[in-house]
Amino acid sequence: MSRSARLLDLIQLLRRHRRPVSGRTLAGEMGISIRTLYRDIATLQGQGAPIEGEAGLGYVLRPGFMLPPLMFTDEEIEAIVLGSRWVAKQPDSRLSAAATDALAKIAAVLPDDLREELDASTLLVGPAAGAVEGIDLSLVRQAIRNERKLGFLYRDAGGAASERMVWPFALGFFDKVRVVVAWCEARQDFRHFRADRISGLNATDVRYPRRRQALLREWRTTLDTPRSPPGG
Amino acid sequence: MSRSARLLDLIQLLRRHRRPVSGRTLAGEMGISIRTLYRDIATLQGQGAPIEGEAGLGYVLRPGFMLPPLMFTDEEIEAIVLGSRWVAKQPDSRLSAAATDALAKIAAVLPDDLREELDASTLLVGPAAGAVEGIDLSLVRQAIRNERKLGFLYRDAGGAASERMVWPFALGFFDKVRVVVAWCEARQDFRHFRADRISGLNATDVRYPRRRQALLREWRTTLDTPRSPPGG
DNA sequence: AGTCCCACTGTCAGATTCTGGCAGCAGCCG
DNA sequence: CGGCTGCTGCCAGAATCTGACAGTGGGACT
Repeated sequence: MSRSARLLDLIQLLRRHRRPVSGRTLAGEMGISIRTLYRDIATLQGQGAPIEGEAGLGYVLRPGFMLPPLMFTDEEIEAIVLGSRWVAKQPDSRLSAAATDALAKIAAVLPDDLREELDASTLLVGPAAGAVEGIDLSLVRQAIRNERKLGFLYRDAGGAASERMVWPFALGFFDKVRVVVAWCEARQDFRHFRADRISGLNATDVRYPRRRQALLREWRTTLDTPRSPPGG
Repeated sequence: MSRSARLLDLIQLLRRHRRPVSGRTLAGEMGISIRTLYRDIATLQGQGAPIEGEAGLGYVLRPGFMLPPLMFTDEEIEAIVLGSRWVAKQPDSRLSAAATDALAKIAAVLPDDLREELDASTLLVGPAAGAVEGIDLSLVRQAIRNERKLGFLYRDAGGAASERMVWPFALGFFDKVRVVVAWCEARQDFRHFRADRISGLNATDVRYPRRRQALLREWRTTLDTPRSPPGG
């Protein structure tokens, strides 16, 4: 096995462990010596991998995605840049910053001429139109990722307000509004909540009893009836 | 210099040449032997780089972007996925396909669990609203990339139609419309053309006499007056 | 046809790099 | 303190890479 392949294997191995793992264990599972493992870890860290080692504990990989060398066509990179620019204009400030960071990371590793081409890319995105939410959408995304219950006050189309406790599992981006898709505990059914009508967001630590992907799948089947599907 | 670094250098070296280059020349510029160059080329091809060699001619790199190993945070990859999904819903069919392809390429190199997470990603994009153009936007993007003149029939807001020959250098994506930004030969000034009002597109082979990036820069300065800037 | 240039492959000795084991230092914990 | 761990320097053997040579086959030009 070549060294570069082994480095990718090591990343994946680290990903599988959530608790800190000792270098000795990792070396054992990889079939290499501890000394080599330390060298590999150092190499990966040098490539930007967020691996943290602490004496007496072991190694942890902060969550993230490691992409191996990848080749994109002109149009594919145009699509990625345009898409990231669109995200960067969205009102969700953390996601917007993440899109900007991702573009900066890509630009950082490009040779000068390509970076210039990327910076001066000719696909532009207009300013995000539509309502601005009063809530922090990053809290909603976090609740979705961690499968936590979410409480809030909802003002429906008629103007009536109600307290809700929901299991959020998706976030829809439409032209003008963001929509939280969730299982509503009170109604015992799937519900869509326009983000601009949500207030008093309460991101709880309570895990909801279903898997996010299962909820998503189930919700999709309910869309086969001719309601307009937000798609994915 | 490590081998992996040399491989990236080789890619960049190939990028700088537009005409086919002989292996002997490349080896000379890299400071390595021809034999090693052949081995490096083979390695790069194995990693997916579109390098083509033909006996009697030399090597050519089909245009594209080679990204070295890269680390993204959860939120950054969420942003890229969401953005690409948005692009995939745009009416420009080629760009849309490119976005889908880019996501597929990323998914292909991910370990199973991450790929599943990406597929079942919970940020959804609503259907693209707004007018559908009758023209092929990929022709416009191609004209922009290659700095070619573009002819078409334009029907302005008042309904009056006119023949135009323009130097396109940017494409703006707004909520409902796509806008071609170009230098208009008839008006001798920058003009914006809504794509849904363009018909009879004529993508010429005539290169226009200015650099696209210079036009873009110049156009941006005209936006410092308080017109609303489409931004970038 | 003949010639030149070129991509591409096999082989092999020498240069280079990688690897594993050892020793040693420092930080954390019970 | 002792046990566990991360981390570094060192060095000999293993593995890999490199350069040189020889040879094959394809395309282009004369």
